Amino acid sequence: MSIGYACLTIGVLNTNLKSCVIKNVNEEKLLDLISNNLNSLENIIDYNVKNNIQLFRISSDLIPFGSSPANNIPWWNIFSEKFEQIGMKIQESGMRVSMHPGQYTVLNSPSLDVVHRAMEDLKYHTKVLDSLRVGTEHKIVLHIGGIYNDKKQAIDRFINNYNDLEESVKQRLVIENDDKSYNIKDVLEIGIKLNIPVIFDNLHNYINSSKEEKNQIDWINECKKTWRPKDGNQKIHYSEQNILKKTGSHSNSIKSNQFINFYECLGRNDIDIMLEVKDKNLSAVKCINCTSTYKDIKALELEWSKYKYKVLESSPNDYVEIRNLLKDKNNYPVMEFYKLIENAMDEEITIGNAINAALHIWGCFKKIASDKEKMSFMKIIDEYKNGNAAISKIKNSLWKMAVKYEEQYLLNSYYFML
DNA sequence: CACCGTCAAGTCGCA
DNA sequence: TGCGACTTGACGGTG
Repeated sequence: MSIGYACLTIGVLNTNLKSCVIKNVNEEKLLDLISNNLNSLENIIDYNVKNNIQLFRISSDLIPFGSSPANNIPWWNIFSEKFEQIGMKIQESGMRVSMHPGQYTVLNSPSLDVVHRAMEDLKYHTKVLDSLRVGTEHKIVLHIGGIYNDKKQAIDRFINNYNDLEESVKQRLVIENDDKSYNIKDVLEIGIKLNIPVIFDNLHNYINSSKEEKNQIDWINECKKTWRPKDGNQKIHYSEQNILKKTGSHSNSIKSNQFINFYECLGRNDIDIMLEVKDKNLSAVKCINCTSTYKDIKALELEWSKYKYKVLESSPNDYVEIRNLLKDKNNYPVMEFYKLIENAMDEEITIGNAINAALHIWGCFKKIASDKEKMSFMKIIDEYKNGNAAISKIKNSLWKMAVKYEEQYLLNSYYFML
């Protein structure tokens, strides 16, 4: 069982993906962007290895305009060494990667032009994974597409166009149920017909369920049959609804108790779970810790070192409770720990608590800061107190201090990222 | 340096 | 027939 996250990281330095608008594209610009993005990808992979995250979705934005005529540089040649180096790290660590073209890659469109571009886009995604030299268990996930007033015909177009794809693309392509057009029953029928694997997405299934009354575990077990040995373990997508936003919006963080409930219902380990959630790697680490058989409180202490100032800012009560919870070093109170973190994160941040946390962090610099820095910081605090500055101004100021004085503990803190 | 409109994509609902 | 909403993070121009 591997648990992973998609595309971006929170709180990991030098992992940002750059892009540009299409009118500004030129060769020099593209080389610069791609070089930056491959470095970022390598840093993400390094982070994943270090944190025992074995599943990761590579962003389609890795190569800007990767499937567009706007980008005609042979990036796979120019950067072949870099790709191979990253690919080695992926394989040596046993990580599994994937890619997922967006909602605008539509293979079953009635427009030949749209289909052509979808095929080009799938080729691009294949080229990225091939350049990494990773095997066919590293997949490209696609939705079926639109309906166009005739679902049966639309499905036939998908099947025909799939058959026209290059073999290297077919080897990696898997299909997923979506939130409005093709439910899991539809996608399973297509997957069985084409003999390709099907990804079950729990939130899409909840929003757009099949008329056939089947619980999600039964659907997951049905999907398992479509995964052949060369495809690797079955993969599913797991996400939770953000109750403050419209139907289908992903939650900020995975709720540990909901996830564990789902995980226990699965009742098996031969399955990989891709989390789709705003806080990305944070939820991945959380779910990995919640399901770990290696129960060492050190894992929670490491987590606490990153969360603590954010928790202090959100809820001083939960802060104290967590400190007490972690006192017994022979225990592994993982569910209680994350429950308290989640409680804290749901709290509204008050001005008093925000200042308290900021001053607490300021304590790290009390002895080393110059008089000028002290004056400047206290002035910002006053401005914030009087409603003349945003909290971000305080945080930016503290962040700059952390960078300047190389306070590694603070540089890793989610206080600055969440 | 903070802020916010724009971008890039295809589909679908609505006038 | 054509236009706006939908979605997302980053760009890029403005103040």
